[in-house]
Amino acid sequence: MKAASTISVRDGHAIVKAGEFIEARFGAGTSPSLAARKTLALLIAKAAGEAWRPGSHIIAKRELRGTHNANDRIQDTLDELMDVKFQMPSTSAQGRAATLTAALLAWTLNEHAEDGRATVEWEFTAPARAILQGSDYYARLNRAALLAFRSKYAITLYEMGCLLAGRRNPTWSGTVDELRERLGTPSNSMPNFSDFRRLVLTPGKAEIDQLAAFTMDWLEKRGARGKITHVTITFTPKDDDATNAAADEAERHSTGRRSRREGTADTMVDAASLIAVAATRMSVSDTLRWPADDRVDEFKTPELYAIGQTLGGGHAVQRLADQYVRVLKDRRRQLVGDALKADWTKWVTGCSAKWGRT
DNA sequence: GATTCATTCTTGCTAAGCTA
DNA sequence: TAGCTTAGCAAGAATGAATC
Repeated sequence: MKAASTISVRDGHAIVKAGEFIEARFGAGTSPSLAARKTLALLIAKAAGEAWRPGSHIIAKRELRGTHNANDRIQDTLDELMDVKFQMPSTSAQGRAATLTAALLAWTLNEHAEDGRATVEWEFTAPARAILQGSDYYARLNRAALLAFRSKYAITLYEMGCLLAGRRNPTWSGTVDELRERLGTPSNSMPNFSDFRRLVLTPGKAEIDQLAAFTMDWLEKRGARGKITHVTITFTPKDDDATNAAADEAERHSTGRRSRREGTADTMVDAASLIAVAATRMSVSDTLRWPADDRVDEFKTPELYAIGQTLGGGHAVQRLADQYVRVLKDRRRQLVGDALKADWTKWVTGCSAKWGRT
């Protein structure tokens, strides 16, 4: 543990995590949030070579809150981590195969102060310390890349990749249920593999291919009735240029990262311009159709729908519709103002004619 | 081999909530 | 506030097993 953590202390860009923790499954019913997964990695990195010792560790709140400028979410994340349990193969006192289930954190102490010196104190549980002490294989995670991920499942896939990418056989194979347990996917969500692929594997691959020093691919194996039963994930190391590009991207601001990944930054500007032009063509009578709850459905024109489909399907349509509503609201205010101004001018003109005054 | 039926997948969409 | 992720729903398509 000491030898492994020396790496992270030396360069400051790496987080060293015991292989057992990466290969452990999350306890039944637990699916840590994105913030919780990042915070856990930071706590392990902070404890470094002393993590296995009994006793507390301390980290400054400013190190935990990331780019968010307040500490208001730290307590919620700590509460969530207190409920996180991990499971791994073990043996019972009788020497028989068993499953070990244990919590990670024994307790946390969150200072009420909000200044720059405010800290969080915590202690790992005895089972967690035993794993850290006895582990002889580790994954070296890139701190910037880890903090840049936006999908909670991408983080766990990235940790798996860091553990496997340098090996002779950098693959993980297992059933769909085993993969769901490894990633901490709630058992009652995404019952169809198509949803699991669309919301877990595809976004995870997109982020890993952009931010990690390796790429991710997977193969699906079908069983009876065409149902997908097994998955094999392969993590392939990138060459030097691609690795440097990934490191640069991880250091850049997150704004525009998805656009850079998908190459859609320019088309979004054009779409917004088209919406603004379409909105200015509204008549006064159009504003009378404005629904009380501002729902966009009645304003989803075929042109808007076509633009959204071109840019990326349902989500793009929704974003454009939201933008369309904002433009329409501005247009409505302008139209109402113009109508009032016209009425006022007409009334004043009538008064002048009637009473002979200006 | 054709048909029926049940299951699963694909696609499109919406809503809630989180983050910068 | 805008952009995004996560999650769920619905309709239709695709697939495989059972039956005739």
